[in-house]
Amino acid sequence: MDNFSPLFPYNSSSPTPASSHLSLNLTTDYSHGAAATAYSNDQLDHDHDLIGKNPSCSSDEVGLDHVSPTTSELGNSEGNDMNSASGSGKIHIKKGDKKIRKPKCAFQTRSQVDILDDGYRWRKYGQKAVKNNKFPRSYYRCTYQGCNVKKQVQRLSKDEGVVVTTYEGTHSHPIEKSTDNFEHILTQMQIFSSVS
DNA sequence: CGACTTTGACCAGCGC
DNA sequence: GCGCTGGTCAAAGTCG
Repeated sequence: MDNFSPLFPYNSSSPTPASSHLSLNLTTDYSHGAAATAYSNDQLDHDHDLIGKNPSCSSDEVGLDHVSPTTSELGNSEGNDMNSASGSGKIHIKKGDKKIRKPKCAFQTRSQVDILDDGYRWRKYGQKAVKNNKFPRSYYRCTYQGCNVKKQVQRLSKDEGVVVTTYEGTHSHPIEKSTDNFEHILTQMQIFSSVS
């Protein structure tokens, strides 16, 4: 297996946004030649400029803790995206509502494969061609019931060996399948986090 | 047969 | 206002 599992938000019980302990400056190599770099929300707004910037993951945007879904959305929040539609309409962010962004955390990994096995189960719900990139961006959602975590996976056209994985949201459940490699990565990333 | 992927369409935000 | 782009939906197809 030539996969690499970067860090991702997991909120078991701590009120602290999971990504808060991701404020790391990480560039390291792993057992399969994968290297990871974390990016902040601000940098995520400029995907084309991801490479080469000083990485740090943050939750400076309004986090899950502050998301205030409408009453109807509260009623069926399990397994559904907060912006998802019920019925025929497609609901995105409503007009007049302030744009609420979940904390995002992106990792640049050097890997042969696009799909990084981070131990969670993901369902692909979309794929889009991205401007200035010959590779499409894939959209995944955590399949665990009640977990709204999403991730985007995109390979850089500049460097085909680099995969940028963007995590959005916080896992509300434990990892489904852990791997020694992944735990090793986690340990390293936490070390980096404490140092930087 | 359930879980998952593919893919075209739809919608909102943003820049010009 | 219009067109471009990103993000999402959902039906159809695929796979184990």
